[in-house]
Amino acid sequence: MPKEVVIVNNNKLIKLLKQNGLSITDSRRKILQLFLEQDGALAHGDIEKKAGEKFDRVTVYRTLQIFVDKGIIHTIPTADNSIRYALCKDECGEGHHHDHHIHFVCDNCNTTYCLDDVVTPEIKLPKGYSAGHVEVVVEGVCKNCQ
Amino acid sequence: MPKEVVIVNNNKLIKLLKQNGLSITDSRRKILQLFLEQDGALAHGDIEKKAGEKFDRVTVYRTLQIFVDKGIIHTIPTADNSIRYALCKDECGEGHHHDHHIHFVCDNCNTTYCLDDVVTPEIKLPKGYSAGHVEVVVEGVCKNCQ
DNA sequence: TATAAAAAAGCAACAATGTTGCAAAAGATA
DNA sequence: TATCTTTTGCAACATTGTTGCTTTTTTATA
Repeated sequence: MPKEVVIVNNNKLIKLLKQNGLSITDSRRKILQLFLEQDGALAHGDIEKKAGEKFDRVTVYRTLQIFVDKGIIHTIPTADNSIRYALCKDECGEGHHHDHHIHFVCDNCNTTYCLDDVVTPEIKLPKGYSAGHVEVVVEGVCKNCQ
Repeated sequence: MPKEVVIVNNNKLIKLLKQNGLSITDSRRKILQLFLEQDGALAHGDIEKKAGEKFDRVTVYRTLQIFVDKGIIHTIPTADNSIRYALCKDECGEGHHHDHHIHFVCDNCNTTYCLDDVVTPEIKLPKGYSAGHVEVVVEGVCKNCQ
């Protein structure tokens, strides 16, 4: 029985899934592939458009959820009620995300980038507050839209 | 005809609405009052629960939208797809928000605070990117939950 | 490789959230 | 108070997200 979905980068994909104790299914390969061949982040809607013709909407939700749980992707907060997702670096794992980079959203093309080389700054909080994770989102014009 | 909605701080409310060229209506007074008597930020859902018994859902949406447009409140991005709203400082106005403070979300009580005294840090971006607004959200434990 | 057990996907139904057009009501103005 | 303008509420709809259950696929094992 021939596979219906053509997968590039098959080895990397499968390795990444296996590393995280996930079974190899078409939807997981397809959705992970989208992230691997993508520079910026993806909103749920993007993924549903690109992968959803082949997979049920519920499957996309569950797949993204499990990828976040396993530390394969992370979420990026936005001001427009549409969570973006992007691949995590290798240090992330189940139960603990280590994303200390900042995020950049382009005003023009609306692409969201992980700026992996820009670390989140130290924030001095008022007395009584203790900091956990710090999330920085910069909005501006990206390298392709200048 | 007696007013049904009891409004505290009536003068301040009305002044704020008039300053922004808005007509004085029950729903605007009620929703603005919620923000004035509130320490943290409010999600749309919160507002709908507190004000929505008296006002239509659509009215709440439209009122929040117009408050944002006029620079009376601003939005705070979160990672859980629920935009929070908080009062702006005086410098904000129609078409230009000037919120350089950071936001804090408590892990425990889930309250969102505007830390008005903590300014957003300078972020050095990679070549090719130009920064507009910088949004910082710190997640941790707040003063009331330590 | 065939089979059984476990995991995931698909489906249907539903809940919550957000949007639009239009008629009715309330507010502003003279 | 009368009139014009703005806002509200309603209804209908679109989109987004969730849940339970059955079928299919994957994995483990003989």
